[in-house]
Amino acid sequence: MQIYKYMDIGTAKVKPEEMRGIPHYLIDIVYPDEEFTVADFKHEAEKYISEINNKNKLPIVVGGTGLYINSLVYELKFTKVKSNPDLRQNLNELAEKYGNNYIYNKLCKIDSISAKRINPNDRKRIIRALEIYYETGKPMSYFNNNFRKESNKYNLIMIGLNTDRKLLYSRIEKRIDEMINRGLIDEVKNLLNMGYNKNLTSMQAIGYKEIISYLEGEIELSEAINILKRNTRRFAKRQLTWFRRDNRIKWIDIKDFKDIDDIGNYIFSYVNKILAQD
RNA sequence: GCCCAGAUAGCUCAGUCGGUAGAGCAGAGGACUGAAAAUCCUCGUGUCGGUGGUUCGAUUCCGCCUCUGGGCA
Repeated sequence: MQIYKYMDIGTAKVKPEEMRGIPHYLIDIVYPDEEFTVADFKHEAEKYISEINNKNKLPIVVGGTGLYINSLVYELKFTKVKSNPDLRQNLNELAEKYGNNYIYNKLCKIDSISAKRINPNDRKRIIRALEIYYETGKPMSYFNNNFRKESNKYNLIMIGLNTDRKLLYSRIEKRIDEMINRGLIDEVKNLLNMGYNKNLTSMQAIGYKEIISYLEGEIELSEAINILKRNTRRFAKRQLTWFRRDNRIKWIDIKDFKDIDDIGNYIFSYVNKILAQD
């Protein structure tokens, strides 16, 4: 979500003074109504990684979006099939009218392997699988069977930050309170005034959709903040689901460190130790 | 001080004509192939406030006690 311009507070975007002179990439690269997908991310990120490597510098990939990180660290080769908004809308309308099962049955007929994998209620994934079939004439399962294979393209050092649930959740709540204090509501108002509507992918981000509900009078501010905190807690839990299964990750507990610099120093020495071994 | 109504899952509450109980929310776990901060799946044992009585058996009926609302003094 930090790829989007104008969305600073709600995405906890790194501030220029926090960058400390280190070049950051893929921040503020698109407007909130532009499409940007995981395939774009993979392409851009790999481009910058090799540029940085060529300068003999160490690239650091930072973030918590499971699919996006995995697009770099697993053999995730995307098809050439881009999103087709008209087709998606059609299928959405069919599902709305006749139920998810209607489009799920279509998928069963043309691609039983993918249908087995996808839950009949997971409309987005059903639609994507159908999209690939309609655009290529081949079922989704024909492409990329081996997406769980760990990539050997890079020499990776993977580090995960976590702590016990209670502390994690209290920090999440503090983070949200700070966003509100820093002016999240005005940031959302400005985006709406600029014409970015609530249906955009960017406006569905945590922190934006909840404040929009408040601004549209659907809920009280205190309720919006509670829902925003809850959604952030749930997101953090989902991030753990993504990364817990990757045994390449070295986990550290933030409780064991004084502050962010302490963590940075630890990671720096850890990386150096591994590089020295190689 | 007296009267009434409550006390059941972390929260809000339902229920058991006496056979140890279930919803919503919160929470936990999982999935993820170009929307991913999106989307989807699974998961409910708790001294039924305490204590005595009646009973084969009490969270349920009765007595007393404690606490919380509301009313009357």
